[in-house]
Amino acid sequence: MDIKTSCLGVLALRPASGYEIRKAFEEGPFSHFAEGGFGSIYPALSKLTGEGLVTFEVEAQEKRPDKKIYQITDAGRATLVEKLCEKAPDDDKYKSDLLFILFFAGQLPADRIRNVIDDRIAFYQAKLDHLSECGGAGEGSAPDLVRGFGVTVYSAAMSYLQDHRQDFIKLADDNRPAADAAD
Amino acid sequence: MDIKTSCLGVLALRPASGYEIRKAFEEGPFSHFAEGGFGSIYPALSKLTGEGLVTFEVEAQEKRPDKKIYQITDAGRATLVEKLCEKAPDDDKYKSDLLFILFFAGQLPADRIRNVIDDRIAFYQAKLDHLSECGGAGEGSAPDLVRGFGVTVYSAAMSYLQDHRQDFIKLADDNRPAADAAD
DNA sequence: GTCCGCATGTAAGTAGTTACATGATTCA
DNA sequence: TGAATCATGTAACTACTTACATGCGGAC
Repeated sequence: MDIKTSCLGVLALRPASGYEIRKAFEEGPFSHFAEGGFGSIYPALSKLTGEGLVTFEVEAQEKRPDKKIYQITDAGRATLVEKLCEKAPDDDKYKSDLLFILFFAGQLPADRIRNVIDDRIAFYQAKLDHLSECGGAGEGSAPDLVRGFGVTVYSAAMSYLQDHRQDFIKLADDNRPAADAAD
Repeated sequence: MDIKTSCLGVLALRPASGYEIRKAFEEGPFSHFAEGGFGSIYPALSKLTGEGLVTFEVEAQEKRPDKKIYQITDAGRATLVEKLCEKAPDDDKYKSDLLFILFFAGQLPADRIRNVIDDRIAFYQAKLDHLSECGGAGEGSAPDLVRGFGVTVYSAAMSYLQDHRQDFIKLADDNRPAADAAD
């Protein structure tokens, strides 16, 4: 999703500063489907302000730069709904680098294969831990159902990697018979 | 994966023209983890040629533009392996637009929710059909194992959507009690 | 007779990322 | 003393995407 819509999405839940929006992308429920650094968030908020989709109030702080608390406007909410109705959700290609790398397992060192698989398993585990922690929106709520999707998909992916870890490693370049190395 | 590496990947399997590389991104086994249009493929091939990672031979054709058949060089193969060893495969965030949309199911019309879910189920089904067709690389081969990953993940995602389709639809904006509409 | 497949490429535009710039506070 | 958190923002760069430009042949 584009950065402006992602910001509107966070602000639809509660007012926030640019800094807090970024935290939401990293830690909150949005971390599973949105991202963006300061370099894109701040310009996005400027544009949204110019378009009247958000407003902000400055909260003075003594020992830090003043904090701008952004709030979504009615026009902003309407725009968010519009975007979510118009946009064709064409992504989700699992066009993952991991699969690209594993496709060439036979040409790569076993250590590399082991590392990418183990790192990914750890990544899935961390995601699953995070998903089980950040419940609390209520059974059957949209956030809860979306969370369930994440759990289902990450679990399936993790199990597959665990089950086939050894198969991939066996394929790796340095496991091929000596005939090959002596070539 | 960046476009240059993706092209090298296709060429590592067989020589091909720019046009054929694009077909590989759309239809072949690469369609599950690589993509790119002509606007990125042709410039990438020029750069790769300049770097000595690929060479090409011109195959004259009478009634069409001459075809350039690109072939990977030894340096190209080495570079591919290097890239696949260096690059941190950090993607796979399931940062999908679908989940973003479903997260806001309560604010959107039921028709929209129904459509995105049904479209996505059809998409998964098409992917699964395609994956089962394009077997043939041999049991336990890298392409086969990668294919298995795709089947596992797509199946899990599809089942989840099928099982929770009604739950999402029930949450939708126009299913809320009249009290809300009369507000 | 119009759209699709084959076949190559360029130019302009978009949407981001990365690095820079600044600076106090708090924790190890 | 050095890193992490809080806090905002700009400028340069990268890497694609989209639209344009050209043109024949065959299928429907």
